[in-house]
Amino acid sequence: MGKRRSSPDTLIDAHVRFSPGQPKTKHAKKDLSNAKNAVSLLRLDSGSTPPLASEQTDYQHAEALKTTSPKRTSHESLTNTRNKLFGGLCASLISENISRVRAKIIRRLWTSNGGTLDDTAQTAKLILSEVSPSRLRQILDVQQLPEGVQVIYPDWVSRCIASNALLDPTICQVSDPVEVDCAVASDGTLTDIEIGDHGSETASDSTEVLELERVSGPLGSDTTHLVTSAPAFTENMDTSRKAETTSEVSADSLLSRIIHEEQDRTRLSVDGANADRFESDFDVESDEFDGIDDEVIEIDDDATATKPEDSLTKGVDQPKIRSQGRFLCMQENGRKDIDMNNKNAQITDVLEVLLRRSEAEGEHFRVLSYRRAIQTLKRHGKTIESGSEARKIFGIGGKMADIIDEVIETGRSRKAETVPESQAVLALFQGVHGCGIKVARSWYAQGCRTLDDVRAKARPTHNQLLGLQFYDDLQQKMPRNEAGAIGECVIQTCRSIDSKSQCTIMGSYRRGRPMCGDVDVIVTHPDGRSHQTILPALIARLKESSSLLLIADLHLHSSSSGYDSATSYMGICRLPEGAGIHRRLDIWTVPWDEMGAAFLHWTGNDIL
DNA sequence: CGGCCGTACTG
DNA sequence: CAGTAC
DNA sequence: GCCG
Repeated sequence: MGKRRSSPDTLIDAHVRFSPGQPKTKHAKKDLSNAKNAVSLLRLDSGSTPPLASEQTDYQHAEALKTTSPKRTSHESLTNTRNKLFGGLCASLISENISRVRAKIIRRLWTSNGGTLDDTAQTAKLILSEVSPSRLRQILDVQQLPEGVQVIYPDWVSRCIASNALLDPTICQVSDPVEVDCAVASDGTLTDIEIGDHGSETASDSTEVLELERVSGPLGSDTTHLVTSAPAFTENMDTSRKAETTSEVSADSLLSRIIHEEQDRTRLSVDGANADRFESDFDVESDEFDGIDDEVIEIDDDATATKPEDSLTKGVDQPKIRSQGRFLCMQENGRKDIDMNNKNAQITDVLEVLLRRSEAEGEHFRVLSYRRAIQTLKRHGKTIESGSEARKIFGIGGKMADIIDEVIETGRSRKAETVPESQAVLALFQGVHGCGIKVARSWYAQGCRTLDDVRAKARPTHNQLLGLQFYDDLQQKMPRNEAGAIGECVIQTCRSIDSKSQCTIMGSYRRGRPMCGDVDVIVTHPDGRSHQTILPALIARLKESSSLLLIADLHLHSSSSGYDSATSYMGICRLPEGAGIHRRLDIWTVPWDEMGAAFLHWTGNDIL
């Protein structure tokens, strides 16, 4: 069934979009938001794959455009401007199924490239629309569209801009949908979600090929459609065992394939041995989720998304440069490599001082800004020579530009030289699990300056007590094999309860990091409901287990009010043998049909 | 000037 | 409810 | 902190 095929990108998108429709699950939203980041990561990385989400494409071109227009000094821009791309063309944008923001962008793209708009669609020869021709006729209230009018997807516009040419509109022609939607045929089987393996042919994917496929059916092209039909899909998965299995399996294997491919490509250091040892489908396992702060640093620069030969990005000076493109993890030696190639160490060192201060002060967003700026500067292949030069980089604003100027001129920054006396102590305190900025300040205010002071004078909560008790241990990262061993204990124990349950170690372990801050295991179950009840049993059995010692519970997340469906566990554990250092262990339960999103989420973007 | 992920737990 | 962690 |  399903002659329909979708490119990996589409699938991921689809998968992620499915989750929000998913029931009650409290984590759904969280999953989504984070997954979204990861998605963009995955998508953009695969340099060869053209961007499919038209919205994103539009954004990117909008960016590019914005930056091109003010300065048309280069010859290219000049010529561009002369014979504007869409000069003399009149189009009509049908806003149904298009978000306001996106519509605005499309209009801007269109008009700033010489096109004119006629929203009455009376005179327009081109109709930009995300809705089917039949629906379009409804909207326009006509029996028949006038002769010679083309109905095309709006992303034709951005595609044209990307290739700086008027592409044949028929490649983006809107065809009447096969009214089955992506949901389910009457026999209850899935029609559209056949992921199939046409991966091979897309290996060399020319934009055109993919594009044609994309436009050819409702799933790939009409994302809005997708969203609306998602609930039906998931619902059906619950009832149709067969469907749920096939679709999930294919989805999972696709994801894992992508991830594996990525690892191959990037020579991520997943130590060889283990990967095969764990038999779960995905296992490259991982551990933590060190915070969103280390999030992806905007890898979506135009260069990656558009084809290299695109003249659009070439030779045009862009006021705000994003970053160099590609994944950090693609950097052969990861973090070290970046540090070694840091051409702006003098600057980033100073900014790091300021970062530390903001961290200690609990200035969350400022920390975020510094991190972004530092990372961008580190990866900026060129030595920055002035604040104003740095200012052009996305993420670096006036304040930092000033600092950079000062650093360049004087070699130092006065701002970075005054460090509050309290800083070190506040940072120390906040290393205690359960102690944030507020508690840290209060302890400080009570006269505490050391952890012993806290133990003696303050009245820590349960979690904070544990945090104090295991402070030194929890500060340390563990080698990934230890994380793997701990995770494996959890997995085995979980299987001993229900052999069909599926566990995966996520986080930095899964990302292949050599050192992991904690162990993060997600548990799911193909029956779509056992995951809700398995956790208490799992914890109980782990507590009896001698292969992994659960030392303390930070929290046995029992799903909000009443319900006994625990969704997560956070605790402190240690392996019986070995150094006996205590480690943080998190276990999450995830509905089977959200695994795709969960994978994206918990594998995360914590790259550094 | 407001937003910067959003949610669910503890106390 | 604020604070914290993820 | 930065961005819009």
